[in-house]
Order: sequence, then C-alpha cells, then structure tokens
Amino acid sequence: MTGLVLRIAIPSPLYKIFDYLPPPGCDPATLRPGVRIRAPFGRQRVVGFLLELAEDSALGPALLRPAEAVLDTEPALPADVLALLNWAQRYYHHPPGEVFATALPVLLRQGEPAAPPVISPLWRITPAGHTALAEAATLRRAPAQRLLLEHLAQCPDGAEAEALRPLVHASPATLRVLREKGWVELTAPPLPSSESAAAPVAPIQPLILNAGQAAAIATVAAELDRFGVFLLEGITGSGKTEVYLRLIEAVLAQGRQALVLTPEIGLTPQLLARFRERLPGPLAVLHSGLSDRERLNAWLLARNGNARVIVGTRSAVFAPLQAPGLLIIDEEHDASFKQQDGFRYHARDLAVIRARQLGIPVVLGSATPALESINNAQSGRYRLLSLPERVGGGSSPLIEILDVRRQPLTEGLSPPLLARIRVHLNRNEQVLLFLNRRGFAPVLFCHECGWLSQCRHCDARMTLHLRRQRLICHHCGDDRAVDPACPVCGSVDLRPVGQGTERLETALRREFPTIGIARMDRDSTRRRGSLETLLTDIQSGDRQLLIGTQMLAKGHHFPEVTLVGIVDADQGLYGVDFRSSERMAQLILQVAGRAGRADKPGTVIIQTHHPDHPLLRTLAFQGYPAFAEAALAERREAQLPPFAHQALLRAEAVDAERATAFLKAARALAEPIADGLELLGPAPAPMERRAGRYRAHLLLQAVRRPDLHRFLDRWIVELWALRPDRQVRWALDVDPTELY
DNA sequence: AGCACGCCGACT
DNA sequence: GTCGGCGTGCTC
Repeated sequence: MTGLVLRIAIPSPLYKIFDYLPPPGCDPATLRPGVRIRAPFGRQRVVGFLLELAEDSALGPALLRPAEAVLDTEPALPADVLALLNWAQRYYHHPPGEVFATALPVLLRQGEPAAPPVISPLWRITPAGHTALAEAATLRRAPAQRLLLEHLAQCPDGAEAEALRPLVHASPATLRVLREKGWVELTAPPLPSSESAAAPVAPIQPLILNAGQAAAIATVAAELDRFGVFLLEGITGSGKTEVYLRLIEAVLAQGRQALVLTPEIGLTPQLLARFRERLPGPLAVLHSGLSDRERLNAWLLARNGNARVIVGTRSAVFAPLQAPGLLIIDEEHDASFKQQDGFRYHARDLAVIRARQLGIPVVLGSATPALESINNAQSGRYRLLSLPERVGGGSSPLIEILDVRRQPLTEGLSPPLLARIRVHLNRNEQVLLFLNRRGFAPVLFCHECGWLSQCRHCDARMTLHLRRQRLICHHCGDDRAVDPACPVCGSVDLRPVGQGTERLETALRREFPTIGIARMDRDSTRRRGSLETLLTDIQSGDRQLLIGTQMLAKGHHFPEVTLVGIVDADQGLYGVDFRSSERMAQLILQVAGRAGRADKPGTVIIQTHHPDHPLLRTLAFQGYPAFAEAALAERREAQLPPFAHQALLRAEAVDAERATAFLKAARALAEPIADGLELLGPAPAPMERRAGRYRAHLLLQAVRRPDLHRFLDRWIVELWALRPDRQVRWALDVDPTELY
C-alpha cells in the first residue's frame, strides 16, 4: 500500500511514463487526468501531464519523488483529446511525453497559466468615417485608407484587425491614421456566451446548389449525430467549400463546433476571408505563422467555445473543442498532414479516429483523393460523395500528352509547346508553366574534367542559383559561392545541366521579351508580401506568363489562364518511391485546376519522354478516378499499401556501420516474433548520405494490420532495450508516406 | 533530449 | 595548475 501515485507523461524522448507522489499538501480533488503538473526530473524541473492516478508503482515507493505543483484547476485537454492521444501513442509507438506535449501550445508546455483568452477587439467605421467616405474629394490620394474605410462600411459588426491585414500593405499603420482622424474606432466585441453562440445562425442568402452539392449536404446533414467518414470527391471548381460551409452552418445551428484542417499552404487569406464572411462569431485559426501568444489565444477560444469554427493545419487535429460536432479535412490527400519528424502522426487518419471516438461525422475533401481513401470508399469503410459538375457548368480542362523525344528542346521547352504558348499569349490570355524544381539548374558540370557540383554532406548535387550566384544543396541547405572556374581543373567551361524555374524564366524572357512574367517559388516569394504583390500583378493581367513550383498548385486560382504546361512529368513516372506516380497525378490535376473558368476552360499540355506510359495515358484521357483505379490495381498486384501495411525503422549515424549494426540487431530481435510480416533490409536509404549522416532503413510489411501492430507492441520494447550507442539516431515510422 | 560526471590534452 | 573536449549514465 503506497497511497496515491501520479502517472505523468514527462516531455522527454524516453519510452516511459513516470510515477510521482502528489505534491505536498495538495488537494486530491485537483488531481484529475489531463491537468499539467510541475515536477522535478533529474536535475531539471519540467511540466508534465497527468495521465492517471494509481494506488501503487512498479517502482518502490521510496524511489518516487513528490511532484511540485498542480498547474491547472481543470484538465488542460478535454477527455476526447486525451483519448485520442492515448490511442495515437499506442498506434505510433512514440514516447508518451512527446505525444502529449504536441497537443499543447508552447506556452502551456512551459507552464504558463491557461488564463481566459483575449478576444480581439473589432474595428468599426464611425459616422464621421461614413461622411468622409461620401465626399469624393477625400482620400483620393490615400488609396489604402479609402480601401479600408470602404471595407469597414460593409461590415456593420466591425472586423478584426487580422481580417483587414490582407487588404492593404501596412494595415496597422493605416488603421492608426484613420483612428486619429476619428473615422474608425476600436470596439470590444460582445463576448459570445455559449447560449447566444448556440442560437441558430441567421439563414444565409439562398445560393443555388447543384444536384451533387445538394445530395452531399443532405447525406451528411442527415447523419450529424453519428460517426461516419465521407469522402467528398470533387474537381476544382465543383464547390466543395460551399458544401463545407453549409455543413458547418448546420452544425452551428445545433450549438456545436466544427474543426477544419487544411494543408499549410491551403490556409490562404482568401479561404479565411470566405469563412469569416459566411460564419458568425470569432474564427479560431491555428497555423505555424502565429506567435506563441496568438496560438494560445486561438486554442483557448476553441476550448471554451467562444470560437465555433476552428481552422488549422496538421496539429490542429488535437485542438480542444467544447462541443465538437463535425471534422473536415480539406485536400485530404495532401502530404503535409503527415508529420515527417519526431512524432510521425497522420492528421487525416487521427481525425477519423477522433470522429469515431466522438460519434460525429468527418468529411474528407479532395479533387484527387489519396489512393488509401479511395480504397476505403470502395471497401465501404468510407462513404463516397461525388461532385461531378463544375459550379456554373463548364468542363474540365482538356489534357494532352506531348511527346518530346527527339525534339530540340530550348531550356526544356519543345517547339510545339512554345508555339502553343505563343498562340495563347497572342490572344491576350495567361499561360502557366509548372516545373517542380527551383533554382537555375539542378547541377553545375565541368565540361573539361567532369566535375559535378556535389554536396559535401549529401549524396546529392548542389543546385545552381544564378541570380544569387550561389550553389545551394536543397537537402541540407549548405550554400557556397559559385566559382568562375572549375574547383578541380580550373577550366572556365562550367555548364549548368537541367532546368529549374529560374532558368525557365530566363529562357522565356528571351523568347517573349514583351510579355510580363511572374515566377512563383520559394526563392521569389521569400520576402514578406512579395507573394501578395505577385498575385495582385497576375490578377491585374500585368503578368501574362506564370512560372512556378508546386507553390503555384495550391490555394490560388487564376481564372484567366487558358494554357497549362507541365514542363517535365518524367520525374514522377519512374520515381524511386512507389507513391511517386500518385503524387505526380495529384500535382498535375491540382495545377490544372488552377486554370480557366466556366466559359474559358483551360488546356493542359504534359511534356514527357514516356508518352506511352499507361498510367499517364489513363490520367490524361480518362481522368483521375480511372487513374486511381489502375494505380490501385498495380498496388494490389505488388502487395503495396493500401493492400499491405508498413512500418519503417530508420536509423542514421555519422558512421554508416553503426546505423546498419543497429538495424541488424533490430532485425534479429524481430525475426522470431514477426508472424505474418515481411522484413526488408537493412538497406541504405535512397539518399544514403544527407546532411553528413548515413541513413539506412528496415522496412516491415504485413498484409493484415493487426499482425503488424501485435508485432510492433512487442518489438518496440525490445528496441528500447537495445540501447544503441549515442551516435545512432533511430525512429519508428508507422504508415510511412515517404521512404527517403 | 538535457544535464552532470569523469577522465585526458593544451593553455594563461 | 585549470579549461574544456565528448563518452557514459540517468532521469519516477
């Protein structure tokens, strides 16, 4: 008999839960699972998370230290998030302390009190402001002020500063000026009590829905009170967002909340503006661009129910909700939902688990669903909702395959593609070229001695960035000046090999000297605000030719684009990863979906050296569903996911031998208990050396998921007991999506 | 991961 | 004589 023992998740990478005695003189009533606890840990003090109370400890009672203080009066996380984290910890076999820490905003992890959130004040136009706006003469020379004033005139309830930010360049300064003139004022918003928030929202102006939208809404709306996974498949422009909005309105009318997850780049000001405009009350937004304080504030608004709609990226799947009613995952196929380091969870998969635990629906939306999701729909685990038509009619873009074999390419562009570009430019239409490789050229090569711009730390070449005059490794970030001569033989005959967006831009400027060109990639949009400027220029028609990487494939729509060129589809066709063709297909269609509108459908031209590739042809001539069908058939044949389930043990070390030795030992432990499993490896990772470390893999595969997890439950314990030397870093990745 | 301890080499 | 390099061990 020990008395009360606290089981605490301590933020450390150890595969353990730690037992403590209650803090001296603490009221046992405060010890509820989910409260944060400050405790001594080794020589430090940390903030842990109370998982459960127990009567005794496997460790002798004499060895337990008392915790220091209970930091919360109420659990920091609601029961459903605790249940989700417990599930995720067991499923992903990740150290509990790190799992529980990911669900808390940084400030709470550091022990900050969870004080009530601050609701941002609202900016509102004053009567004097209305008068000023009515006089034509005023503000003629202050367009930014005028824009804000006009916008606020349309918002009788006022608007958050954050919502005004995208409208003009320096909105805080402009607002300050307007306030000094007495034309706008700052008002405290009414604090929405849960009752008033629960009241049905005012009916919105009826917008005509097409049959697919109406059916999708009706189907989900009829089942808001129970668990169900709905795969909402609809091409770009088919009105998925409208379906989300209607369902959210239905959930709000029941006094419940909706949680919407989007890819990081998908969380655009346009999307948020549309949500703010349509949905009542403050919107809680959770993404990586927030300060710790803003993030905590939004998180608390979600938890106490002041925010009825929560929009966020991956980690928002753990957002606390006061009355959860609906989960939505937009662009559910997007790779950014899978965390690629540390706790490698998949937010889409966890959203499904969370919805099941809560007994509420979850909607997965995409124009190009993941093959896993399509398979789940076919097997009846998910319900498929299709939006086959574009809103306002119009057809999908026509896709053409352009055989570039034996064609004279100018910087990667074939004569037929150049001719087509010219036709569209002459018609004063916009053209978009997609090339998923930034920089000028992926390699610099010495024609004299064969030297290549090899990275010192990786098995990769350094990319030439001509404008910045640097060679940059896109894998480790190493960066050095470009020598005018070969570092080995001194020859000045250095040649850039292959194409990047920078080179494409240069070539097109030469080819079309009078045309405005916009390049959108991480390099050209690095400066804050430059992306916005570029988008404005594109919308105004100043730039007729758009070049970009996948940055261009997400979020933004370019209605005046009538021709899309996929400069190089070949990387995706025979990639090292079995998912590369799926990703290429999704990317092509995402890019295609950026273009055109109902009365001006776009054309997509795919340049390839493999015009007979069956999957590429299926995609081009029969569309994504047929492509998915064919790709799934190949996966089934090869016994690859989703027809098999994988886990990947990764190891890396400066010294290759140590990494492999660990994986060999891990394999030896696995063999006697690997019933129903296939073990592959240890094998070097596709890029064996990266950032100065050698990386190797052991892949585990099972046809039946329970076999895999029964195995992992036993194996993970033995792996931790292996205690490889400190040089080796290892991690288990359950359901890996990237095999590099 | 942190953090301390501990044991060897080159500095004011 | 000490400062500091990083190998090793531990964290309820």
